[in-house]
Amino acid sequence: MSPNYFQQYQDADMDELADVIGDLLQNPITVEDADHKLIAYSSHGDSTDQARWSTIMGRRVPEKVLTRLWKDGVFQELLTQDDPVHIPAKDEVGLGKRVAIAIRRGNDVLGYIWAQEVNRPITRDDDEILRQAAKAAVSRLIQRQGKRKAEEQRRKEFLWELLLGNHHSEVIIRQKAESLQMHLAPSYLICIIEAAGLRLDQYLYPLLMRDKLFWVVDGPQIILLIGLTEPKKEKSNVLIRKVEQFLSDSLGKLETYVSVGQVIAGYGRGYKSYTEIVKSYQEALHAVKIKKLFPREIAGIHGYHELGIYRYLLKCKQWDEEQGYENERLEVLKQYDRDNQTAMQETLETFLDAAGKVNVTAQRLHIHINTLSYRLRRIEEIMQVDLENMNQRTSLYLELKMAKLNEEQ
Amino acid sequence: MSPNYFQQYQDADMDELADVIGDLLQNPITVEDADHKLIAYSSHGDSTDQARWSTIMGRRVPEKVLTRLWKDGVFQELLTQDDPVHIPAKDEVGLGKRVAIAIRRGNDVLGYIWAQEVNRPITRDDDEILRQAAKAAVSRLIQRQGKRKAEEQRRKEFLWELLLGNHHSEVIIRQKAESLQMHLAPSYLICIIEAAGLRLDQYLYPLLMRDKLFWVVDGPQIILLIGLTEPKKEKSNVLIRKVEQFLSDSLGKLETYVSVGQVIAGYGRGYKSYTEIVKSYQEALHAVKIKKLFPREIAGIHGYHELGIYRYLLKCKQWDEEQGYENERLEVLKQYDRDNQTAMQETLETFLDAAGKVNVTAQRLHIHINTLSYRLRRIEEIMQVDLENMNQRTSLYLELKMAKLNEEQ
DNA sequence: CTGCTATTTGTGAAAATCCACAAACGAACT
DNA sequence: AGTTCGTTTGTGGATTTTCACAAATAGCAG
Repeated sequence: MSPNYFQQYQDADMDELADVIGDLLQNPITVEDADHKLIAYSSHGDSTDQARWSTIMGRRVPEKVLTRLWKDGVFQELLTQDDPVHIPAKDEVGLGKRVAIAIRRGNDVLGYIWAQEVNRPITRDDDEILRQAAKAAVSRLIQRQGKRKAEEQRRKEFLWELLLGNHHSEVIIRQKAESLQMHLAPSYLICIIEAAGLRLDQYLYPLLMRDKLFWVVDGPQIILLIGLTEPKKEKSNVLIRKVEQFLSDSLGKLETYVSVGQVIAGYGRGYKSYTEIVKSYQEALHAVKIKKLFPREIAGIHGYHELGIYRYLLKCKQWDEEQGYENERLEVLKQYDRDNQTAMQETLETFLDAAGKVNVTAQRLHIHINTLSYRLRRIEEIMQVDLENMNQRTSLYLELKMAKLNEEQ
Repeated sequence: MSPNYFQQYQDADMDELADVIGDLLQNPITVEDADHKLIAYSSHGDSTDQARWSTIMGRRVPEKVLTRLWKDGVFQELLTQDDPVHIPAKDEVGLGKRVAIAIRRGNDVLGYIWAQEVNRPITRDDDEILRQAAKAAVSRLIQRQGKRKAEEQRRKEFLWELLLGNHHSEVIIRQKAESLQMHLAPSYLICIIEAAGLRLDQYLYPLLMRDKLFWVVDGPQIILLIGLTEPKKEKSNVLIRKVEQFLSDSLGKLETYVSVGQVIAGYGRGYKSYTEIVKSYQEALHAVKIKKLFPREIAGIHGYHELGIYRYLLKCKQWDEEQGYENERLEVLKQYDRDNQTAMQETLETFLDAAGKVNVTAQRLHIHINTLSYRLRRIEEIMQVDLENMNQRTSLYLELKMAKLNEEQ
């Protein structure tokens, strides 16, 4: 029966606890939370390695160290077992030999304790010390997590305020962000992912963490603030590429759980001023709305700036309704289809979607090219239009898509 | 020296005067105004012909009689000479033999006196009676014309009220129209013709009379209420055809005075309820506005319903401005043109106007077809667009036309 | 059943489009 | 002067489009 090493230190804070562990193991100790942010470290370790030094200075474990440890399966081990993991030195990332253990409550990992092996080797005999240390750290980390949750909550509330346009001063926004420890990227956009019946934040958690995004959940939607961390490039392309990459990752992941088409994503334009976040949000909402209305037409498109005519469609429709404008031409064609059980409207739409290429149209409709040609001639007669005229062709295209808004709902 | 036949009847009204003339010539007399509306007729003519009977019953000379008299050159004679014109019988239109004289002041013809030859022949000896009768009628017709002018004025004011949407009750509109002797057609539309520096009502007077239109003049514009007199056909086509015919006549006439393109015309949709006249007017105004902005694009088009995409263009533009949307793609192309002194934008516009037909485009631009193909490839690279994609092609088309709104003003 | 009409499919030839490649040209730069 | 680059024009051949005409099919009314 081993002694209870930490009984007498129940009132000690995390830093004192690190010192106690360090004394017991005679080696430098570092304590991190689940996100690898530095929580505490033993103070009288005289010698240390590059990795620990960087961690303490940056208040977080360096990215390249984390990447390496993930790659080598160290975290996988830590996440799945209660016992300490002995890690050989990885000189390429400045990491000396050390032992680590996860601080966990039930299945949740709250953080990690790292003991560097520099003054003396750490053997299996020391494992019990680390196990007890991890247990002793739990209550302190839960407290800390509570604080973080509250802070996270305040951040989300602030993001909602921004999304709803409650703030009008850039300066005040930046001040408040600073106070909430939110690092606002110099250029950003709002992206929305929607999937009915899925707790999106849970499924996407790893990706959200990876890209350090701010987000809020609104019913079936998750609303993401995506920014460029490096302000070097001015090109808006970079931001677009980042969000497309993120969507590619997320949708790929989500579509393993729900069928394709059940997941919808859209994003607004990129802005620099955070007073305009409400615009990017509205644009993202618009994009999502349109994607629901025209899933086939703009499959694979997520950006508001890529919507093309569909960006105007709802407005135009609305305007038509306001002034009681009806498209008699299209109505005539529909009536013809009903009367003769033909598919003129479908033919026209396919033809227009194919940008007037007859062979493409004929293929898509599975009809002979001359049948198509005949139908197009009939359509021109029935509707009294000239399909060679770009103005007429374009307005027909718009009207056709507008008409679909009525049909499909 | 012949006697002064009418000296003693200076206070007599027009009907009494007709009786006096009838007594002198021993024949039935009819007096009409310039528009062939019945003004007065002698009462104790016992026998008469079909034409006179119809004129009195209908309070206007029947159309077919007028047509025939125009065709036979009778009116041409009456309009150009002061003397009575002796007219042989025209049995096909129920017109017996008669003599007519114009009532004129200076060059203006105020009306006509008709003397039917039924009781006794009217000879050259009676000409002096008719000459004096015409002279005697002048003052009375001027008075009458004054009244008509006032009534005309009230009609125009009423039309303005309708155009501006001041009336909301169909019943009241019809009552007021009735009281103003305005026969409202069962279906109508508003047409506007505009030509700077031309008194349009003067130039178009014959046409306006021919079609019995109501109209008001507003600066350089004349606003016409065009209706279908025969309510038999329900087809809106008939109305459209009528206005197109009218415009063809009017513009043809006007363009002999001013250069083509200086005259602009547009018309709204057809309606049945006169509470909607304001809509037709607004649509006509919109059509005129668009025709000024895009003279080349919609040359030969006048109807609001034919505007196609141009109907939406201003709204879309306005919306873009409201939400601060800028077309970076197009701007990039323009910049390229400026930098390299190329004509990519023009090329793109011509290509789109030609609905993507390369040979048409190349011809219009006077370039080799391969040059065009090269330019299109470059445009796709520069703008990062896919011209084969109908959505992109259409939105480019819209954006291009919208951009022209900025450039040309 | 028999015309009648609208629709679909087939054939073939002329016209247009697309594509790859090459040559010529002019402006800018070294 | 020579080089480079973007642009224009030319050539030839495969592919697509367009058009006219004919034949087959299906639905419908007398």
